[in-house]
Amino acid sequence: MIQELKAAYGTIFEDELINEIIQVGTFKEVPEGYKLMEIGDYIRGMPLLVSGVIKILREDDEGDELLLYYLEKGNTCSMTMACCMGDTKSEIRAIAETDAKLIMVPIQKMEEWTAKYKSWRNFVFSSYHLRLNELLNTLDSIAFQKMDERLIGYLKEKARVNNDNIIHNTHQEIAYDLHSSRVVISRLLKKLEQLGNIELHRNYIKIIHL
Amino acid sequence: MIQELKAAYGTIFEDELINEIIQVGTFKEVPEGYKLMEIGDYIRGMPLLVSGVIKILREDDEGDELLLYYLEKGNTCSMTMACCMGDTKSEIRAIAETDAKLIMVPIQKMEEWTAKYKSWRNFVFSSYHLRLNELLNTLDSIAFQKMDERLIGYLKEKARVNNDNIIHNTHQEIAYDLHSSRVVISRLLKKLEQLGNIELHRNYIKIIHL
DNA sequence: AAAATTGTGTAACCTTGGTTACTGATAAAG
DNA sequence: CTTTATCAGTAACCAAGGTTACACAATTTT
Repeated sequence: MIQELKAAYGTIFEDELINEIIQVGTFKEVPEGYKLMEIGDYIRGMPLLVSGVIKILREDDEGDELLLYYLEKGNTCSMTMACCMGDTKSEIRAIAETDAKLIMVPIQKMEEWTAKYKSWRNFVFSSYHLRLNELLNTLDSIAFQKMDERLIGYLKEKARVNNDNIIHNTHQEIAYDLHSSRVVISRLLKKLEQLGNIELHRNYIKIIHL
Repeated sequence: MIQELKAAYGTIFEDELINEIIQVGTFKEVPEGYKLMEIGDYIRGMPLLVSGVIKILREDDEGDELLLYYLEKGNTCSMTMACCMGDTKSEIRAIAETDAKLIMVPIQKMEEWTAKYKSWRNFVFSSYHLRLNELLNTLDSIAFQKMDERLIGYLKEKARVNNDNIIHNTHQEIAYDLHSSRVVISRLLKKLEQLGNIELHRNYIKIIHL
């Protein structure tokens, strides 16, 4: 754990802060698909992602989903921070996109470290900054892009975070993430295949070039 | 200025911090419609809104607009903070929705006050929290609601922030805010009028009940 | 091996919302 | 007072994407 924490956060946190994290943090290892947080949950700790990818989803009252963004190594969830501070419920769902390792920090420490460590303040602010921008990008894509463009963006981003040109998902799963329907996604994917951009297979999609 | 600052922020900031703000802040009074910030601008100061309402817009490369949310008394713009910290350009446009008074604080003070004043930290965090949630709401409405529901929400929110049941806008202006077209908005407004929810007039709309 | 389940392809159809085009009404400018 | 610009109403049309329905192939279960 100490190795991995230092590898992921050693360059941005002072040694003293790293030591504090080791003292009070609990290590957590979760498999792909593990639900880390559900809408309406109260949040007990703040997660520092050490390895793997977490996907953050929004859901409306009818159960319709929408992928907001991915968290990667060295990231944390601003939503969580926001919830910790405000002592409110989670607005989002978090699912491990890959196997992931993280360190949970008790929320009481947040306030304390914010006063004490400059590097922690910078980390917290830059996390907010990142998340705000990710949200804006998501919003842009929904507001201004058509479904075919969104689909291409989705495949690219998914290939990037997983570092894999093969997308291991069914059309139905993609449709959920994009808040669309299976038939529409199949239709658009077929078009991309005919253009030679991807290859379609059962349960996976191979990206040729996008 | 001192009176108004205390009225808007006296309960959340320590006296000492209020005094610092008075020392370094510059007072600014702007008329309705004044453009406070443009996409791509570098940000020189952080605005503390004392009175009035500011609307925050997003725009894509083709110039299509979208209303994100309103800032009200006692709010600040998290985007601005984010930009200050990251020394990046503004991602949004800010327009005075009503005549507004604000105090501009030099960005260098942000870092300093964050270490020094607990109330300032809380303010900054809760601002981020608020903005993140506003953005989520905007995103929800675009992703999950149909145009008629979005229009109703728009009228309600506009009436609320302006504290006025008469919406002083043309259909075209509403269409810009919702990233739709004038014809569509006229169509939906007419439906609402036929249901007895609103009264349509040239240049304004009277809300009966929504 | 047979049956059931899951994933994909495709056609036909529908709804929402965007576009174009034209109208008349109101208000501002000359 | 006349001309011009702005605003709103409406019809006809179109495209994107959502829905339903069904066929078939791959896979898993029995």
